[in-house]
Amino acid sequence: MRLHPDRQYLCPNTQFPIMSLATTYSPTDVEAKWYQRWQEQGFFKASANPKKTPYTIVIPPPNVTGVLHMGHMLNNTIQDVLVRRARMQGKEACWVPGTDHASIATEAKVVALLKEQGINKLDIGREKFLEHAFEWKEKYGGIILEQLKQLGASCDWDRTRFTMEPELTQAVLRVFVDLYRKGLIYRGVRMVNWDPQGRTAISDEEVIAKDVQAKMYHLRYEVVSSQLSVDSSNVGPDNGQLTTDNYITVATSRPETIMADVAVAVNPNDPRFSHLAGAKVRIPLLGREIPVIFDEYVSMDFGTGALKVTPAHDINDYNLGLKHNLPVIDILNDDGSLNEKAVLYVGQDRFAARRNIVKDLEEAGLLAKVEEYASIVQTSERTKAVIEPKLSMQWFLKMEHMAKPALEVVENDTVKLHPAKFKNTYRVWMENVRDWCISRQLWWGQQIPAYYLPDGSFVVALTPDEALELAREQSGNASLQLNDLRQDEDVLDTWFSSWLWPISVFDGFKDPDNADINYFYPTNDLVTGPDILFFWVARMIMAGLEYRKEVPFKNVYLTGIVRDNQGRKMSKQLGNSPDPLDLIQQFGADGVRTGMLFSAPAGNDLLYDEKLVEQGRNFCNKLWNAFRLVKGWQVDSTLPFANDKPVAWFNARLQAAIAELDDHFEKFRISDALMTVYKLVWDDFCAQYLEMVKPAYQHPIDAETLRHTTTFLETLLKLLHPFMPFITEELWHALAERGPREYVTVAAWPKPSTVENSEALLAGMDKALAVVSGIRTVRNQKGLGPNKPLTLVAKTDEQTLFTEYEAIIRKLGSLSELSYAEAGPAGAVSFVQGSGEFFIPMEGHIDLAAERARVEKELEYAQGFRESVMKKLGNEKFAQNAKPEVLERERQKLADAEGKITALEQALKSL
RNA sequence: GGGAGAUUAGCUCAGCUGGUUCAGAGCAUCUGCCUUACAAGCAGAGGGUCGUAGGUUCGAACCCUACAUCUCCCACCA
Repeated sequence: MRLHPDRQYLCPNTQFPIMSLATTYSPTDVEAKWYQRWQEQGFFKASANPKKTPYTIVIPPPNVTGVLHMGHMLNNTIQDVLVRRARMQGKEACWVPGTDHASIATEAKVVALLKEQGINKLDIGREKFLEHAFEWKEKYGGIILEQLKQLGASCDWDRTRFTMEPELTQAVLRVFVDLYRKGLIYRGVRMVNWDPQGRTAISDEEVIAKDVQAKMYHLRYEVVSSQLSVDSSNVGPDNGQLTTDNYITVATSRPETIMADVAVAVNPNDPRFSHLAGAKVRIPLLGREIPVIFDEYVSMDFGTGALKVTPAHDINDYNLGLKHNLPVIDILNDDGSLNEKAVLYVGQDRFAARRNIVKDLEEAGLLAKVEEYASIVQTSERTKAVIEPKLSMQWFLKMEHMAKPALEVVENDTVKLHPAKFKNTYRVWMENVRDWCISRQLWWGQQIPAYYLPDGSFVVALTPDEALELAREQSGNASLQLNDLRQDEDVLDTWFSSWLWPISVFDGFKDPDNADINYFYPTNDLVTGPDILFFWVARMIMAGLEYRKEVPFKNVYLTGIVRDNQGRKMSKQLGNSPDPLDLIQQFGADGVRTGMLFSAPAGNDLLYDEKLVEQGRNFCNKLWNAFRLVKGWQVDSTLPFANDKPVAWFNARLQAAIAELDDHFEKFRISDALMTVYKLVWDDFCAQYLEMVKPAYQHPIDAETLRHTTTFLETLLKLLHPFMPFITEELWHALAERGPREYVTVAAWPKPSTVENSEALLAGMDKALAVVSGIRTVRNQKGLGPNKPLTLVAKTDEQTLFTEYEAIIRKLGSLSELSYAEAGPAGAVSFVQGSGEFFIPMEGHIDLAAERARVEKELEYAQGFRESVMKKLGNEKFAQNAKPEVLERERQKLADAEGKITALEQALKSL
């Protein structure tokens, strides 16, 4: 802060005690204090209250592994703004917090931690591993929620849930059993996405395609037998090389999989290969013989036209294999290394094997060519490992049945997406969704409630006892014991628990008719990122419709990604992500919250810049100083009410702004809502209103003005509260005349009231302020100080109007005199506002030529403007086609322009 | 490869049904200022061929057509 050396910043005068407050707002103590009190008061607690309208948000449960990052800051600030406003609107506002067990992410973390201690997951076994995992969760799992409190998040902490707690696990199991019995869950061998690092299957949605520069290897397979002998006349000259020396060349990007080859496929219409009917070829290096098959699936114009068929390691090859009844040879272990079936390179990792086989092929002369080739690889969203298509036994949920209604409710706006453009994305996904692979070969998660009988068949049941009963029934063997049953080793996908979140947090599965679920469900708004639109949002809609026959929420607000100011994603590697807690420390939670919201339209990425939170902090400071001013005023109750006009005007502005604010909220334009209050506070209240009513230094104010001003400030605090809860609560109480008062946290949200003559007031003040602005411009141009008393002579046909605002113009313009005249005095600088002309006598020394040039320029512009309007009005077709009100407006514009031109011409004459 | 969206001031974005305040806001920039609430501030100013080229219309940032560029989503050609 820059301080003036001669100025007293702390005023010892006890007559104005508040002035001893620092000129800047200091958030740290204030925030801790109020958060604690809010909790003591139980403001965030919500319960089914039939007298109130419920308003519910369930938090997107952060991973237990997570620590607060900028994305959470944005996301949770928005939720808190919505919840706090709803609470003030008198709704029963319920924000349910919690965490997600994040199956694969957490397991990976715990595995890594154990590894550091020299412990292998497989050595200690499932039970012991889970002990470690829970220990870890107890230690770190709650950190992120504690951090949210510092942001001011007004969650009902008593309702904190965890997706893997016993109750929620029960919900998951119930749903699994139910869907299984409905025939929607099935078990089967399918080609799935296998993550060799996590050693588990993952769903299609957890796979990320990455562009890579890959290589295409052309391998030579020796033709060992053919019904037709190789006849060179059958082979075109160009294509000769494909089978030269009795070889067929096959293109592949994965040479290490040749040991799993079961055929080479060519297109039956391809003349280059027609002689190979019934032929066999030898796998390079390995020497195993495989047939040549013909299928139109093979493109003649891609690669060499010949395709190696490897059913175990490629979905297309798998389908081809099914069609041609080919065997499946899986040469990969779960961790991506080669197994004995590969015969060669056994034990090597797939990528090492690739390097080695390429070398060996080359040495053997079986590598015809290597091409650079732009391709994509599928990677695991969580571990980043390259995915292997793998044939394995997994559990699946049929999606078609659920996708249909879930699409419909978004199409017909029962669930509204904000911004609406995501509707398209959503539709495409819903129309193309495939069955959901829900089993994971992990331990951290809900174990699948399927129990295998000794004969290999299985039953699905909520509890082991129930399973035993079913098993006895199913097998007809009444002597079966629990020991004879073996529960499925796999756990369920994390999202198989999160999709139940809006229901399960209210115990809607355990007790589907309980008071909470009936009251709080469906929830109102969901705030989350578009990256989990399918993972989570779509599936919650499905679960909601399936289990409550009702959508889980009415609005989905999709935030953007927080990036750095160069547009890069924030990441640990780049080190471009600020620590949110440091930011809160430095700028205050309110400053950070508003900073985040300043630039965050729904669905757009937010380019984070520290300038934003600085702006937020500065806004807090502005508000703080407005408070200091008002609080410092002394009242003289003998003084008459001197500010009728400013009070009436600001009230009109305020009511208009409240209506505008509500409109922005309706449309989920949160940053626009913030900007509306920001400008209302900074521009209208501080820059204009307070300057109008502010008494001269150490002069008292009249009681009426103070009363109105205090009320205004209180209303502003209410409007600001959802955005900046801490400072508003602090000032709200500091503003209280005597004793404790109710909290602004639970104050009633202002309703816009209609103000009589509102439009006239607003328009009149605009004109007055334009004149003030004109005066200040002259001051600036002429290098006059802001307080040097000036004289203003006004020549206007709206004298009555200006008389009403005269006191304001005098005060804000620092005028010693304001008079009206028919003509301007000589030796004055003038400016034109509307059709009025305003003169400021300059005591002689003004530059006439410069003045003349300035006015002439303005005149020229006005004349040009008049020309264009006249031209438009003179156009017959315009006159015929334009709507009457448009015509009327054009005429008005013309009249205004003419008034201005006259005024300017007068001004020129008087110079 | 398929689809969706975007392109407006230095930056981030508004701009509804073509005509009001149609070219706006915040930030940044420039100039002046210690003026007794606030220099984390005050006052004022400058800044844009609305991606390009055509078209429709009396009239286009807005509608149509091409092109360019960017972003996102989806995708089983080895």
